[in-house]
Amino acid sequence: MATQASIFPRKTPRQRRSIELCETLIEATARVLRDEGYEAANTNRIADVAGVSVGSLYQYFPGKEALLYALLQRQERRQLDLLTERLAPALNGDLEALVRSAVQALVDFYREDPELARVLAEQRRHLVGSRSLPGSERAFSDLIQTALQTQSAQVRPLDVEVASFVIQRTVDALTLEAAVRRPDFLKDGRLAEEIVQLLVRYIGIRPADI
Amino acid sequence: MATQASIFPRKTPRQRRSIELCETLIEATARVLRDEGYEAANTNRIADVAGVSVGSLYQYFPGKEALLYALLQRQERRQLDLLTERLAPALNGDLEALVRSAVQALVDFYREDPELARVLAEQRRHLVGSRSLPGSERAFSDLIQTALQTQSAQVRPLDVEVASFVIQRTVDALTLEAAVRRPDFLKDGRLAEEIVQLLVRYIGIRPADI
DNA sequence: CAACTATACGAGTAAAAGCTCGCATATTGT
DNA sequence: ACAATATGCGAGCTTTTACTCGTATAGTTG
Repeated sequence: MATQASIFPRKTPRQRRSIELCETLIEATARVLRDEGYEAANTNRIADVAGVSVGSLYQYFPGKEALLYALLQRQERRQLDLLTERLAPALNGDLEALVRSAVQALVDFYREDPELARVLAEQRRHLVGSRSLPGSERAFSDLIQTALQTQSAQVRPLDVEVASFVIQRTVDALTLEAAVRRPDFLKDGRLAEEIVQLLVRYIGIRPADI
Repeated sequence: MATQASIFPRKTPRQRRSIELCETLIEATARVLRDEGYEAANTNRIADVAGVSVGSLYQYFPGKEALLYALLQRQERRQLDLLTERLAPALNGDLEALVRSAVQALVDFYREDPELARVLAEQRRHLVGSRSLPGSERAFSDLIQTALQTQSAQVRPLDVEVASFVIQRTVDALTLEAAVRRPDFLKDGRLAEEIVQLLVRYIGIRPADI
């Protein structure tokens, strides 16, 4: 059980079938994580579920961690894409509408597959660990900062570095946690609206009193 | 590697030395997690670090998960104790001071051993999973609700169920994440103050404009 | 102190998981 | 068509890990 700890692919597939094989493996990793949990996610099982030989798996991935890492990257890319897409049309509206779009985008994202999101969140820090920073987090921060700039008239003065940390971690933690533990709060939209209020009051120049 | 999944202690130690042995084991679990990471935390290694035989370990704990669970309980009890202690003197002050005490308590708690806190946070959901709810989370919620009641004059009308979820998850996620990833934000107090503002503006009847 | 019970030990076993390697098949380039 | 290269396979070897059990020591009780 000598463990080879690299996170990065061993070689990149060139032909179409090997590209598909890699995708199948990543998809199988997601399936196993979602349906059978982290403990079950070993290379033998993943290869089996993918309908692929372990040998083939090791041809491209040096071990389990590399698969998880690839899956995590896929997930974060999708998340960022969705957010970017949903934010675009809201950039001309007011601050509250903008924030609402962002919150709703994340709610939708996590509701789509909460179980997978949960397991990946568990592993995220572990995988990223002390290694290089995750690029998507930077991109996320930039997106927030850009969005805030389009609304600068409605935004109070903020230390952008700290504020974008606060905003990013708050939305992400609340939406994920809710999707996993309190789906009822998301179904009727109570929580989503509450998160919007939390953020607007934090960011906005004149929070709407009740 | 037949795995025995129970979370609960196998038997309770009666004599002084066996009680100490159990504590030593839990402490060793913490040490291994902190210094060598989750992967290294197997029963053999933990027993070794504790300077105790594996046989003795299995006398009291049915497996690794039971040790993690015991450690998690210890951690949550300490966290709750600290929070309760710090909140007591602030109950007569104003809302902002109260929130500040709470935030600072958690910041201090996580700064004490961020690495351990990180690994345990990773494992928390996994351990609690679909099993019985963690009592400390309920207690945490109650504490928030009680504290808010003492300040009711300064608190806007809130759906207490949703609001206590939001407050609890927000403070916890932000302080933990900061302790792990942005210790610099905590050192100069910038972030702590920002979290206080976030919450006061959310909870308070008249957020202080800047 | 004698009988009994609790505690401790750690070598050893079985199962699980990681990983390789020799061989077979497919694809590509000439 | 023929080489050259890339891909795919899975039996099986190795290492790690969970866990037991026979034996020895410490503590308790009458």
